[in-house]
Amino acid sequence: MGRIPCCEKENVKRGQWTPEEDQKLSSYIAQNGTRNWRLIPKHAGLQRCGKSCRLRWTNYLRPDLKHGQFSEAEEQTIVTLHSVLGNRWSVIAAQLQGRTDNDVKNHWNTKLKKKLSGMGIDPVTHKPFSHLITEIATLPPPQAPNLAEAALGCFKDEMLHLLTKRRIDLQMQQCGTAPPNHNICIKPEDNKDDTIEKIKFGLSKAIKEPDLFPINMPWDPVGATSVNLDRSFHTYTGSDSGFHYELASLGNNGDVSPWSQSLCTGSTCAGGDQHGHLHENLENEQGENSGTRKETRIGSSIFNSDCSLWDLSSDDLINPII
DNA sequence: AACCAGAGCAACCGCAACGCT
DNA sequence: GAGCGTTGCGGTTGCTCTGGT
Repeated sequence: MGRIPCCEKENVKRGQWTPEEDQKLSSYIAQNGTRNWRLIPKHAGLQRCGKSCRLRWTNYLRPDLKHGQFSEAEEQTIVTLHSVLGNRWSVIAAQLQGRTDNDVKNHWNTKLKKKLSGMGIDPVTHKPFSHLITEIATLPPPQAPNLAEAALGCFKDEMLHLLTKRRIDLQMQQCGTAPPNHNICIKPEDNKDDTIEKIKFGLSKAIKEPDLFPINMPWDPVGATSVNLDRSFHTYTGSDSGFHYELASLGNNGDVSPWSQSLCTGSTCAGGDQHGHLHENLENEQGENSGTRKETRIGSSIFNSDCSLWDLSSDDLINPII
């Protein structure tokens, strides 16, 4: 309220930085440091907002930054940390030498999310999609449909990507050639809503017939659950739902990335429940300590000795998170 | 060659927390 | 403790590039 904006809209340049501007900012900071971002553009002779200067420096000009491709090890670190910390990009980036939170965030949103989806893993919960369906299926009737509907909203994009980018063979027959009540024709160009319907069907099937989805199945992102999901959908082939399709290559067939093996390996991951508890701990701690600084909210409990999910030993951490 | 869609990335925005007075 | 300026963070936007048609 009444707060002065960080920069006036007029007389402030926006958009891409030019090499000249970069040079001005870099040389000024090299000489004077980064004491007051509001004054820096004025003193450096830049028509930029201080916030913009800070962003440019921290995300691009800083000499210790690493530019270029993320390595497999870096990706593994991001995925592992994200499974515990969620979207705490700055904390995750702090564990990667020379990477900024913006880098990590962009890489996650453009590459890693899709990579996980392609492996049949929900990038939000880091659980296999089939595991989530199983969890929903175990809920009592009043809750299951609502949650399934809510889950649809969460999974839709990932599932669509999974179904379209992984060249899943929907085996849709030509319209008009299939006998009535046998196969529904879904053309690639108009299958978006139909795909959602398929997902809905899968969820409803899981709710109606939970036996098809083994309960308390250990989380195995490497293959078992993908196979299970695959099998589950195969089970519905030609069923009374009216459509026919199968997942040809869901999961890790083929292009398995090395880090996928250690997302959650055997003894280091007891399963989704434990994972859930970790998030619960985090949430509880956040609730209790609301009002403390963000970094301290991360809390120590997720890194204590009981945390078996954590694949990275604390010795491997570049920066202590606590 | 022109057009289009999607991917990747840089930059911006709004908010929350910190720190100083 | 309140008020205000500064800094940090995460979500979002929009521009550019590239590949496909």
